[in-house]
Amino acid sequence: MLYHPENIEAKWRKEWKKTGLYKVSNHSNKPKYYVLDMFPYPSGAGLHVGHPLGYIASDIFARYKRLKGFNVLHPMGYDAFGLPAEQYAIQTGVHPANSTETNVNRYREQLDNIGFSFDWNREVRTSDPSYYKWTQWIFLKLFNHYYDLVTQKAAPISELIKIFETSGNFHLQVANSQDATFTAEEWKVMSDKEKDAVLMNYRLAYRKIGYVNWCEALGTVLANDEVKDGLSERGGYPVEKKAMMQWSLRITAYAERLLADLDTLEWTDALKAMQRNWIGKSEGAQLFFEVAQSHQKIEIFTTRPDTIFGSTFMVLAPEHDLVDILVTTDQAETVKSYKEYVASRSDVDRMSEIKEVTGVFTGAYATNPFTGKNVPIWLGEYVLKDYGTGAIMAVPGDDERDYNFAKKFGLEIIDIVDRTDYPNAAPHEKVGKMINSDFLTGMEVKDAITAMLNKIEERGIGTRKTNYKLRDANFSRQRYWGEPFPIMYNHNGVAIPLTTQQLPLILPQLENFKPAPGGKSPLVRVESWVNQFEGFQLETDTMPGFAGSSWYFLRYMDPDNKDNFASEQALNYWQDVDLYVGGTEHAVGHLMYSRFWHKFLYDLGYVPTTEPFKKLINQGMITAYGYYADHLKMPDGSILTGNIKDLVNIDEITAGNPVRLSYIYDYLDSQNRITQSKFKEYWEHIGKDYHVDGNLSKYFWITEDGSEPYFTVNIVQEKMSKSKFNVQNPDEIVARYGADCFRMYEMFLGPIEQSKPWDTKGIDGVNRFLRKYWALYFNNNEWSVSDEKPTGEEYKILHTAIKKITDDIERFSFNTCVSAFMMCVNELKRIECNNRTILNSLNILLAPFAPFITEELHHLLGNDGSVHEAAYPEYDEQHMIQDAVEYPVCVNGKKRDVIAVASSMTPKEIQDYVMTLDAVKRHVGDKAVQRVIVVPGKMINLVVKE
RNA sequence: GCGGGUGUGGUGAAAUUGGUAGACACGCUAGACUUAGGAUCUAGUGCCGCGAGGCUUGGGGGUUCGAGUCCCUCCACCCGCACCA
Repeated sequence: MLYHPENIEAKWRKEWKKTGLYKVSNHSNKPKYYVLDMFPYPSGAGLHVGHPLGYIASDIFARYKRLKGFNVLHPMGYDAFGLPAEQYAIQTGVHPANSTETNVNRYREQLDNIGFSFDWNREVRTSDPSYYKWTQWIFLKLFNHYYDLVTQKAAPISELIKIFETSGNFHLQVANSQDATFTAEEWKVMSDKEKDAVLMNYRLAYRKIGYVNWCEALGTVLANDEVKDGLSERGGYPVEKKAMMQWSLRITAYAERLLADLDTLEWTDALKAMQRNWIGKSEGAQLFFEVAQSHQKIEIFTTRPDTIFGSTFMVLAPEHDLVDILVTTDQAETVKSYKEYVASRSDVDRMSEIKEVTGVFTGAYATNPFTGKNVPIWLGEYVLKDYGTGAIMAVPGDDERDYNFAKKFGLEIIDIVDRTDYPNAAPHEKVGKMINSDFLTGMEVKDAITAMLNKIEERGIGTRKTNYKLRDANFSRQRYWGEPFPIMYNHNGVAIPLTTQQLPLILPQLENFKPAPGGKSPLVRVESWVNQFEGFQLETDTMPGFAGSSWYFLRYMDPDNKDNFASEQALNYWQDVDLYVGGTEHAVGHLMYSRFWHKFLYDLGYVPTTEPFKKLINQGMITAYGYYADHLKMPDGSILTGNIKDLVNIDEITAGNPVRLSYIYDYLDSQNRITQSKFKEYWEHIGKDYHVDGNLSKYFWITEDGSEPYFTVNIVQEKMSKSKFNVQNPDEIVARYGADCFRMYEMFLGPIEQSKPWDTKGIDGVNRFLRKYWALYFNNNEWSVSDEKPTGEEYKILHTAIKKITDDIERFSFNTCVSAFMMCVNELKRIECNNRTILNSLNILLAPFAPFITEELHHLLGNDGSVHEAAYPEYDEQHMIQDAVEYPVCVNGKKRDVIAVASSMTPKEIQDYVMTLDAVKRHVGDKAVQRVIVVPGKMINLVVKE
């Protein structure tokens, strides 16, 4: 019987479906284990070989845990709301729900092909009303809560209202964006509209003015990555910042907990570092500079209060609220045009462009609270509205950016830190001795900071403050294909939440998906939907992609629940995700928002854990090789560049990019060169696909020795993408080699967290392994398995494999597992082992990696039930005892010989024996042996003095 | 600039606590079988050298009996953040 994966795999795929092998129950005596993959956005391009890498790893781990006796939750679903489907709808009129459905079906087919052990009964789609009902429900909870900084917990907004009614908002320690204070009396006489505006400054989901990338020509709002150099990526039209009323989530309230709890997680240091960076905690002082001849005060935040004596001017963000109030009449024109200039610049430009200092003087002055001097107030684009208070006290003597600004505009510079004791310190390090600083002079920077903070608080002009870089997330999208906000507005524009009974608020049918005038969501046009609740108008913005993905892992626990997002029983049983596998591209956004929502739900008592993802592994990207001809010689001696798509008309190629030569690998020689005749073959092959025509001889180097002209192809690693013609579909690999082979080959490629190029050249090795493994059970294609008692050697080979593979699975080193299987099979083959006991155990060991072939052999071996429900083989050390040990013999650390000695020999006996070896004598010569080091079981080293 | 990561044969890689560098594969070379299929099997394969031997984990230096692994320093590439007060 020959190994035919296509038959075996089709058979078991069907059988498993029939028996519901991978169905998981929420009721079990077994310990739970939750293995989760980041669910995919179902794009029109389908899966390529890079996507399943993480899924295969997690599937192996899930199957392993099942064999080890755990009740394993291993679900899959779809992040089904998203911009591409909407874009596609605008272009083609196909409803996003329909294109998403098509794409989901294709994904499902591709996933099924690979043999994953997902429990598809638990599938979730974020765009399904029965799912987004609960996304809306969580949103309403956020809307109806504020954050108490004293208890470090979310609390109902109704309690806050009670506080307002009794004592206004004085002395409140809560997360907020409220500037003004008010008394209980003042609160009571406020109109509904005013109250609504105040409460927005406390709610965890709230409305505020936010800035969006507005493109007038396209009549739409663009995402950051759709804007390049201040122009829209599509069309190249100008993009400007536009103020719009937007929903936001007050994630900043949770900054401290998001930071502190990182320590409890088993994530990589790199990932934790990224999150810490993003949260960006800094401690310093908040204080005020009074504006001269005015009642205004400018609030600033500084981490270096010690440098106040060197603050000779202030810089405000051009968008700062006070700018228009402060500006003097003679500077008004200058300031206005500068503000226009800054508005025209995208965030990316403003931050990443080569440092060219820009700024204007407002004409106004503020008073330095310590020197008492009047300092000029400037505007500069290097100060950001959203960071800190949007204003800084500039200290050109100790800050590089302030220094450059002062230099450019001829402002006063005072040295306040003497760094001569720290010649190697970086400019931003907080070290040195204070000079020219009144009472601080002579202090070390660290002491000066403390002294100044005390002084500031003593004088009552400011307070100690912790600042976070983390910003509240913009939660509004002017789009159709997202969750509708369960919010309506009354005639006063006051936001009224829908009730739970009114959820889900379902998206209406739509035919025209183009944005409505003013950059509004196309939902505005569906008046019957907007006005469905009499006297009220529904919010027409929708939620962003990260809404649905911030809690989907909880829904898997109880996906069909109609009364709750998941039952208490399910949540208490599954608790949290034990292992989460996904790409680094979600390192910050998705993981941060999920943690935030989870902590919020924890505060409300809905989930039993404070963190959603205990352990996290980032799989690397699978890249493709790109083949480029970047030195093609033209007749005039210039270098030819261009893109392969341009080769449709060869004479139109222009300088710009290297020429991409897709699928050229098979035509290259060992030095990656291609000769003229080989290129013609390639050309004809490509020509069929791309209708390329033209005279090629002009691109070849002419060789001097008369051999065939050639050029050299440059090989690089690049992302897989449709536009690069380098996408590899897993279906093709599975069709040719089988899913077992595909799975093992992806693991064999290298460490899971490393990115690596896809290359099918090595797949034959894994294919041969599976055939060899199959062949162990057969003799001349006849089933041939022996029932004898295994020999010591057979046991030893098996248990070596059990130990190595089990250890390696536990540390997610799947590539070395595959090697270990290969070695084991090579060894068993060498001694012609066909022993049932051995093969049966090995088969279970291999089952997580190659679920199909092992299931087939499990049944051929006469076992009942599935191999995937068998018991994992126990490692038994007694089979590993060996009577002889091999030792490398080194002289001065260099290996000179290898000896085998009885394991009973003492170090002394080994030493004496070693001295008699020829190789040792040769290398020791007349010199004296100073020391002999015997590391038991490892090696022997002779130290010889020269 | 800051933070994180990577660098080992022709290629993908292994070496888990400082202990035989290159396991396991791909490729390549030679041979066997087969009247050619891109099948299978055997042997060889880091580099230099006929050989003894020498050299070798991005470069340089150090600690150690012993360093891919630890320390210092420099270089290259990748990822994330970035005028962060």
